[in-house]
Amino acid sequence: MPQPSESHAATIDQTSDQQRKGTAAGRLLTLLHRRGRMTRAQLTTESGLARSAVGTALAELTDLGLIQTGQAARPSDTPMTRGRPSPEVFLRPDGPVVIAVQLWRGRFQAAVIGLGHVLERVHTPVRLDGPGPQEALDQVADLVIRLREQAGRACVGIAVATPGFVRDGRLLSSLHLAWTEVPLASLLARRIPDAPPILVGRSSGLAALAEFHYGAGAGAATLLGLNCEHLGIGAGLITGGGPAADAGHPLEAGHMIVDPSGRACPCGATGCLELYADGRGLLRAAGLAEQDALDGQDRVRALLAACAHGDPDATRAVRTTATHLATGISTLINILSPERIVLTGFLADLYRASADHIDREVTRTSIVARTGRTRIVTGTLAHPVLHGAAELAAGPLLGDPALARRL
Amino acid sequence: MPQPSESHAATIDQTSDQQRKGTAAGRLLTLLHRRGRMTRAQLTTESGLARSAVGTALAELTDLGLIQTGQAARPSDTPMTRGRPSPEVFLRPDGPVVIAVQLWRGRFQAAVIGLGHVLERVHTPVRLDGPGPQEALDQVADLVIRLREQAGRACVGIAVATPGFVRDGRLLSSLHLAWTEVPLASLLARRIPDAPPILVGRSSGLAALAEFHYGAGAGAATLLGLNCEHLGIGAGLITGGGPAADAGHPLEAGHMIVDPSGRACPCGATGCLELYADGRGLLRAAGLAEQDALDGQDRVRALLAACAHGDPDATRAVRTTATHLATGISTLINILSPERIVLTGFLADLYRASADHIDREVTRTSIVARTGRTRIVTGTLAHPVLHGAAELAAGPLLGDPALARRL
DNA sequence: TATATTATATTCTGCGAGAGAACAAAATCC
DNA sequence: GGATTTTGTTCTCTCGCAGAATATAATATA
Repeated sequence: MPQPSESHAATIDQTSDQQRKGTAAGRLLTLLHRRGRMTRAQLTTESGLARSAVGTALAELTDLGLIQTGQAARPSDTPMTRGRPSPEVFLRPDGPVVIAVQLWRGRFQAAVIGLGHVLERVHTPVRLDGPGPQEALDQVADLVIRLREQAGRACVGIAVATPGFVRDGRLLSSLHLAWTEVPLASLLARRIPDAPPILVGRSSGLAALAEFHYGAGAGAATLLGLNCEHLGIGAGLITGGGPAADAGHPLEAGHMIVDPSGRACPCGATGCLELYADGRGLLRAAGLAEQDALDGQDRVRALLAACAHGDPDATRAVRTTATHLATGISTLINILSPERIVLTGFLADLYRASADHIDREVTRTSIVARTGRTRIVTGTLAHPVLHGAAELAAGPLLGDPALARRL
Repeated sequence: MPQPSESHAATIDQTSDQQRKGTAAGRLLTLLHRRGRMTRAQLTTESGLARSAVGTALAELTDLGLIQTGQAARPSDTPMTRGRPSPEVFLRPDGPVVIAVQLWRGRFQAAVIGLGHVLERVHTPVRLDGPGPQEALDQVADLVIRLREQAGRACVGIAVATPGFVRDGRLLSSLHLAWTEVPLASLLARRIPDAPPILVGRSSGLAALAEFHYGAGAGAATLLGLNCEHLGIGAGLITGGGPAADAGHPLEAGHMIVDPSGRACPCGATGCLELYADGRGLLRAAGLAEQDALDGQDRVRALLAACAHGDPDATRAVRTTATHLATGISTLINILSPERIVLTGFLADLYRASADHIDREVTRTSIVARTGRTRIVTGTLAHPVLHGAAELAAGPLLGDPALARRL
């Protein structure tokens, strides 16, 4: 009998996580950033590097002022072990920060986030004055500058999360904000004196990234995040330990056409998913109109509460909306087959209200789902989009810690 | 004014193509395989390697019996240049081959393909005797063994292209073949004495790969292939110079749900795209039933011909089918926004019959398409699936030419 | 308390892959 | 025939890390 031949399809990189990219120092910094304080010995095994390499890389990181070494964390950690104790290594609490910004229609929010995804400070959402990007970015820049001063620590990056289709720091189109062709990164850079690198990402993509690293995505090899902040639905795809070719994938999941003979969508198509499965969709299913988005969010909460208390009309509306979501999820699974789907925002609420129904519908209507690999879960982070933006902003530093030298 | 800050989203690897992976020898072998004979000087610039590295790598490849060096190709090539002439390097015509197999419902086909994507020999499609995978694979193995003997050259890999959802050499589900959970690679390995590595891929993914490298995809950074061989529709996504996380993406584009209140699909859902937009869909739109697939293909050809001659009924059917295809394409663009979409098989015929209508519909219904990046084209290869399978089978050797040493 | 044991940190050597400079070779141009 | 140009070859250097050898700091045991 012949030896069992290799039987893998295409390129399967079994490299766990994003380990393989970046320098040794970058990998260790990333480990500390993602997983928190560890002993040197743990870092050695987790990184897969040789002890010698860990030694030099940690020396470099210490030199850069990014990490520090504490006492051997023995007594509390593992009370009875022998051998030379391994000192714990951790990120310096006065290390660099990033500033994360999230845009919605008519509002925005910003946060200062340190390495180690430590939320230092979240600013409460601010109402945008004008409808156009210029006025909005004036306000954003003001807040960013203020937060940066208040932080009193080096700011190594700024990231802006926005709904819509983004490429190379430009917002190409966002129905949601009603902006098109806005070079967000450069407009913001112009307003911020001596700005660090400014990166721009899609809100939903960043939410998926944050849930992948720090939330409900732990351990998944591929993850699809579906996010809805009342209006519109977006997605984010994670493969190979990071965003999947994010530069090119708008993942406008809300504009999947699920009913070509259905309602007209402002995007030009008819029957887009988000007309049926976002917050407005639920209100519409319940026969309610809405005045504005914030008003709508209250009504949605009320509807979900009524459903939880068994109100039949509310339950019917939730079920209808959930069915539409299931249809969208089935199509997405048939195309992408992620190991896990993480629902955030309104979609998480909707799923919690109707999980069995959605699971059943997805299983029934997706042949790929029936291979049993995809698990649907709800997100666990309070601010997935902000944390995702922080991750984006911290990316360059994690890849090459030497950037910290230029403060 | 502050210096213009970097403004790129996420991880943008500007590394052109797949250049960066593999050893120096692998990169050069890949270049020769993809682009054909070149001078050493060209190889140096194209690969980005230093002259010294090219020298040693080419020596290694010559040593392995994979390439050979001809006379300085001066007189014919660039008649009047000065300087030392650069000899041309090319793949040895007696170098290793791969065997590519394509499965359809009830039929299969195989080919011997040399490095440099030279089709040495295509076997005409064979009818499968039994309905089950065991009998089918007996037949496939017989043909592969025969082709391998006839080739008289080292066979470094076998690849099987199949419709359906594939992972790790296993066919997880294929409505099309009506097979589930078939470990194709190992079943085949068991039947072929002393088998080289056997890889399994999705037909549509491989077609996309082949069109990307050798067909209508030249130069595209991201490419989505859509393929239909009369029954069913599949897709393949190329990013970063190769299949995008192919292990995980079934890209069952035919099972996108485009009409939840529509026809029932054997997959369990209702209103799947392929019910409306594959060959059968066209026949149905024309009010025709079909006996079997081969019969149906003739009728499709007749319909398309009638449409070309202006027959109103045929034109109407084609237009209806094309509209459905456009709906599917819009959703795919909204999700993936590939730089290029390459249609192959029946979809290429359908597009040729109705290109303006499809383009117009896609522009109208996809907000992402209106950013103007995606171009829709038809494939140019006669055997995209076979060539894609050959590419898959050659992959390991291209990555590490030293594998040739084990013959 | 002294010694063995264990686990870890540090130092040193080596290696592999490729960059880049220096040099050699083979053509054309004048 | 010599200058010029382009390319191939050889040599040295560096980077980044692996792995072995050695040093260190704790616990376990006598």
